[in-house]
Amino acid sequence: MSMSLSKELELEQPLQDIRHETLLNVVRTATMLSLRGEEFFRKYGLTEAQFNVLFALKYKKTKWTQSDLGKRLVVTRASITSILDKLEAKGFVIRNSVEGNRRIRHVELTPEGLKLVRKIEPIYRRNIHRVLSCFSDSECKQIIEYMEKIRGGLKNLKYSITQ
Amino acid sequence: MSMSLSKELELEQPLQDIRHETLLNVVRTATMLSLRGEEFFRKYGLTEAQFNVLFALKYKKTKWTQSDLGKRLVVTRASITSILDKLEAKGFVIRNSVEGNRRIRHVELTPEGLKLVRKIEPIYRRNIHRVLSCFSDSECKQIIEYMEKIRGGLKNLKYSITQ
DNA sequence: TTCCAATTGCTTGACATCTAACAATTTGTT
DNA sequence: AACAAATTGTTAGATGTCAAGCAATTGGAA
Repeated sequence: MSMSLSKELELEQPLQDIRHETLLNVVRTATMLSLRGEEFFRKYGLTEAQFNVLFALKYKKTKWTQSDLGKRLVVTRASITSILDKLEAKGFVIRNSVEGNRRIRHVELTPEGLKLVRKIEPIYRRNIHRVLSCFSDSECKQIIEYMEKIRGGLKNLKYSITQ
Repeated sequence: MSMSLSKELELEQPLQDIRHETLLNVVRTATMLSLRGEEFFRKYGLTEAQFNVLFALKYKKTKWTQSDLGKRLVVTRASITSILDKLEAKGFVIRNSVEGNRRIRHVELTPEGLKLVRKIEPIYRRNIHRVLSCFSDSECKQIIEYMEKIRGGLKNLKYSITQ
């Protein structure tokens, strides 16, 4: 039983609160993106989260700790531990201990890990471009800006009485 | 150990593929929204998914089957079954059998369910408006449009060679 | 009408994330 | 210097979703 993503129920639900509808749309879209992502990466024996780690490691400029990875990918440290356990078992990453700070580990791609990312990446990119084919670069930039603004807005909640 | 959402790691990662970055931003934002949502709804003994069901039921115009709910919320039928089991056990919804079609069940709010939504809704809305306080109505509409367009783009994958 | 395909809701099993608590370590304050 | 507070990575336990498969039912095509 697999989700029929193509059929989206047209609702007669009134657009009675545009802000609510906005957030719902963002979440709904991300859900669909993730479902498709999982489906895609499964072909390579990876979860989306695992690929995201590999991909992030490929393009990072500095050394990253597990904690850094978690912040980047919006995932708890506990999850990062679990994801890395799997990737390490498959030989795609290594955790290096760091002299000068015995708490942290720097995470790096192994040659095998790099090879895998290089194999998946072009296909992944092609798919992504297909999904966003009807967007111009400036529209993409605008979406990114909007998303950053929403995440910024989330911080408003932090300092408010939410009940 | 809870996610520190306020700190977002600034990356020196080059914006080397704006479309990839776009999708990443949508997913990342939705993740944060969901985390905050769960945190909020837990105060009322609900998960976000459970609230979404109650909320959708409040504003629907026609009778909905479980399958309809799943399509609306982008959740599999298996998950809807599980969510409804919990809501039904708490007395917030009922599944009515439908004469003329013995396969489907129509899902409805109970008075208690309605009462709960009514209690949570204003606080929820206030929070949402706080998050999106820096957006105008037309910006919200634009975001919705963008999200719909992305979901539309996902259909392009369906008919393409993804491997 | 008949029979095959699709739909609906459910169950099961796998899996990924989260929260909470922990030990080890580092940082900061007095 | 000493002690409290914060950070890091891990483990354990709970929970929620998904994929796959099932039985019952419905719908459509021959």
